[in-house]
Amino acid sequence: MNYSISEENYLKAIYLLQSDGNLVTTNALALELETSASSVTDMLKKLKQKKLLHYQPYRGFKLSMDGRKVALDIVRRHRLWEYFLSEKLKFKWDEVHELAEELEHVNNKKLTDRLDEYLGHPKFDPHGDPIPDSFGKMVKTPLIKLSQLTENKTAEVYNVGNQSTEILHLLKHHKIQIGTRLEVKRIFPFDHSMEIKVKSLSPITISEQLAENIYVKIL
Amino acid sequence: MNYSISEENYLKAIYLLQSDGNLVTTNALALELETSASSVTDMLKKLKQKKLLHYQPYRGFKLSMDGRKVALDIVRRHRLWEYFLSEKLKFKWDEVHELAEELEHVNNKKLTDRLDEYLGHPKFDPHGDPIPDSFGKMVKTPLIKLSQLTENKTAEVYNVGNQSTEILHLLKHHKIQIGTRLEVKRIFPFDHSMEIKVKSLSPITISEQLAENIYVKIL
DNA sequence: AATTATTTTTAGGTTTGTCTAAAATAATAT
DNA sequence: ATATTATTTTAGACAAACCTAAAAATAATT
Ligand SMILES: [Mn+2]
Ligand SMILES: [Mn+2]
Ligand SMILES: [Mn+2]
Ligand SMILES: [Mn+2]
Repeated sequence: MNYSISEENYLKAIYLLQSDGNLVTTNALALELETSASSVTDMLKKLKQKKLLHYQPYRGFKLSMDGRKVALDIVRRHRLWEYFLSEKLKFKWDEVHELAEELEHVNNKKLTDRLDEYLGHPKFDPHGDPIPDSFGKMVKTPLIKLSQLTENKTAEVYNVGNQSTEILHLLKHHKIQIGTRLEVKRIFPFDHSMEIKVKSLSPITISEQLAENIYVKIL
Repeated sequence: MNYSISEENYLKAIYLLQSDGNLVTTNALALELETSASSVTDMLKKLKQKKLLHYQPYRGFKLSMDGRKVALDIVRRHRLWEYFLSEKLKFKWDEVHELAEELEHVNNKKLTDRLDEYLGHPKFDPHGDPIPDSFGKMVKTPLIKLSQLTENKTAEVYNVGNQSTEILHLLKHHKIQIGTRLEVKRIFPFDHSMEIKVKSLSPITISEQLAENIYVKIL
């Protein structure tokens, strides 16, 4: 019923990695959590024993129903705190993740629900990710990657598929954030880089790698 | 520069126990932290090595200047979160301590300062304890124990010298809280119990033990 | 001052979460 | 099909924070 900070970090990371339902690998999780593969294996055994995980040695793993429920609650707390930090304490959207990474581990249902209420039951965190409600339900928006757009399409930025400070700094430099409207001007076949126009600024060119990590809604 | 949750809990407990500057004993700290005396000794060695403590084996201990500084910062975070929970999330004053006990360990100067600012730089937490500012400074009010009052004196409750849920529940039952005005009607020499009148309610009798733990300002 | 009681420390273990290096298994290439 | 490479697990260790039981130091009594 109550999990350690480490267990919680593992559960959340597995949830995020498996998003589309496929199995997660030991190495992928080790990379995500910046730890060794052997540490991951140790934890997998423990989480399996607690029935939070479906895990066959060497074959990969994914969360059980129970594990998913726990993970969704951690994600809920994480994103609510991010919203609080951004909305109430005026932190920039690239500063909130690191702090929420700690606040998420204060596990108290009444606190979470009161915070949710105080914030007005927000549906999205500052990065555009949906916030699960107390039943684990959340809205899903039909988002596509910026890299999937064709020339002359206009779209609004809704989400970023990667929370590293590196990408957030790059986005800041390009003056791209959640809610930004942009127009695809050209796509260069050689490296699939894109020329885009953000608001009334002069056009900029972004890499395919970056476009792969920006989720938008077509306007 | 960065301490574990356990180290922080020890530092804060030592700070609170030594309040008036005298040495703290191993057993007193073990009692406060609900742990064994041998565990306390282990931690004392570590904190001494980190120069946060003045400690002579068998003789007792107290915080060094550095240790006091760290402890004050933890106390600051604890009391700011208590204020937040009480003021913004509408928690009752007997519910906030337990939650703040966890939130206090999220150690980030910018977060603490932003929270302080967001709350309007409050001077007292919901239990009437002063909140240190970012330099560790706090106001000190000239409070006396309710048990020190004489008959027919009127006073206002400012603080409770004990954060146990037991005392908070008893106070709730007697309808006594921070800010309550009360009048001492009679003091019974046999057991030093006190008859007091709270607002316009009919008089009640409280034990000496309780009166020892209620701090008031004479009106 | 000697004995007894209390307090504190030490000795030796346990659990959790981590690590490196070696062994086992699976995937890929020849 | 075998050999090579990559991935994953196991083996064995370590640090942090806790424990109980025994020993040592201090304090209180007689
Ligand atoms: Mn975390
Ligand atoms: Mn987020
Ligand atoms: Mn605490
Ligand atoms: Mn308090």
